Amino acid sequence: MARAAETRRRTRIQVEKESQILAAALNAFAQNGFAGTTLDGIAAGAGMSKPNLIYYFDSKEEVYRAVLGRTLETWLEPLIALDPAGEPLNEIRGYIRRKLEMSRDRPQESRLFAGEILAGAPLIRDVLEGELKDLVDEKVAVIRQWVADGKLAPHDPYHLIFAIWATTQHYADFDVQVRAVLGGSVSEDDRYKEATAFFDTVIIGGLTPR
Amino acid sequence: MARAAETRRRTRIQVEKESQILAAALNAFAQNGFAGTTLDGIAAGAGMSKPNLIYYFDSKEEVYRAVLGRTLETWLEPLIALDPAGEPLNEIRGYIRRKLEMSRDRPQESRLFAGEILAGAPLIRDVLEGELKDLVDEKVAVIRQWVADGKLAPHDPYHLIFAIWATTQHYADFDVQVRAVLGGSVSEDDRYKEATAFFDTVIIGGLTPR
DNA sequence: CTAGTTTTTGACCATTTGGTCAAGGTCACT
DNA sequence: AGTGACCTTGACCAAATGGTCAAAAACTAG
Repeated sequence: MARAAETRRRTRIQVEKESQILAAALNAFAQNGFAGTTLDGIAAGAGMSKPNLIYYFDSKEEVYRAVLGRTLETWLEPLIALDPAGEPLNEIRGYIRRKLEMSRDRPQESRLFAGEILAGAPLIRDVLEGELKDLVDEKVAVIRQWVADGKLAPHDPYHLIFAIWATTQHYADFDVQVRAVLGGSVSEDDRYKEATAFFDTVIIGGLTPR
Repeated sequence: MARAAETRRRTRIQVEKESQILAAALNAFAQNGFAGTTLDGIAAGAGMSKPNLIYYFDSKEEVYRAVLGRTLETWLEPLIALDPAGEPLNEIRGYIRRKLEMSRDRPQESRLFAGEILAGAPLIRDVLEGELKDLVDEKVAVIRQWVADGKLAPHDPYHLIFAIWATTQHYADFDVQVRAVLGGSVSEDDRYKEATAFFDTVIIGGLTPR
């Protein structure tokens, strides 16, 4: 059987080709969504024939699962890194910064994720309700404590986290719109600097106890 | 020729059927994206045969264009209603409220729009760069004046508007995720109340001059 | 070098899907 | 009721697409 990632050790070629496929697939799925992406398209992007692609992954859905799974891993990191022992406003600021960097440096992953959620998260519903929810619950408790200690202005941490997700990912997911509105004059670098400054003023400002 | 919306006056049946089609198409496109939606699916949703659908709209893309165009109209209203003569913090608060209500009451439209942008806005690039940009530029000038008058804390209004779009639409576009994280316990009504309260604290708080 | 394994692909197939067409049914107006 | 325009659809078509298969090419271990 052609199952590549099985018990047997992976060959050099397998490692290389699978990596090429996942890279091409990420671009394709992020740009066109699951339904809008063709195996031929991914194969072309990966520089191989469609049967060759299907030799490494049994089906289109399996390619999608693989690239989505890989994305999910890195997706949780920024929130995990929120340190309960740190200085509250600094931790929030750091979290926003990390999320914003991710939008800037890995926009395709962001769009892939957005597409999956928009479609109703058919493949990762359980991750959202399990791993993600648990992680968020944990961090919400931390933030609640910070609020109780008077280190942050009173607010609902769930919605703070939603707001951080929404605003930071917006720059990747709605990139076209952001560019259109800002016009060609603003460079990507400036955009992210402005965004950082904005969050520092408004979000952090809004969270600062008075 | 079958062109329905031409010079000739539209018949009663045309009005009815086109409305049914657009409603079904909105659901289909919002749920499955352009590529993931089939004419048969829309036709079934509208309670008619595929050839009958194609009698009213010449192609799948034209159906999509129609439903997207209709959505765009209502999409700009909340920002248009931002009143330069109003009290700044109140105007911002009102804008947030209107956008949030739209997310709650017209989530399908929000998702349709999100899908189009995510895909690179192939059909509405020009609207974004034209109508939308002009409107935003105009309101940004208003907000800048408010800042200059010391009525709002200094900030970049472009990013304020992005933040408002992102956070409010998040509740429609990423609904599945929001639900998953909050768990079944929180009703839709409560969710929107909490969100409103959050924005009042953090965004409005962050914009209040000190 | 050789044998066995892994990798690669052209040709092919079944299904789905956007769209056509001709024929029949329905509606509105006189 | 009659007639012309409007509406509806079953049957059909061509293209696109997910996936198969057998046979050839390339690689690896001994």
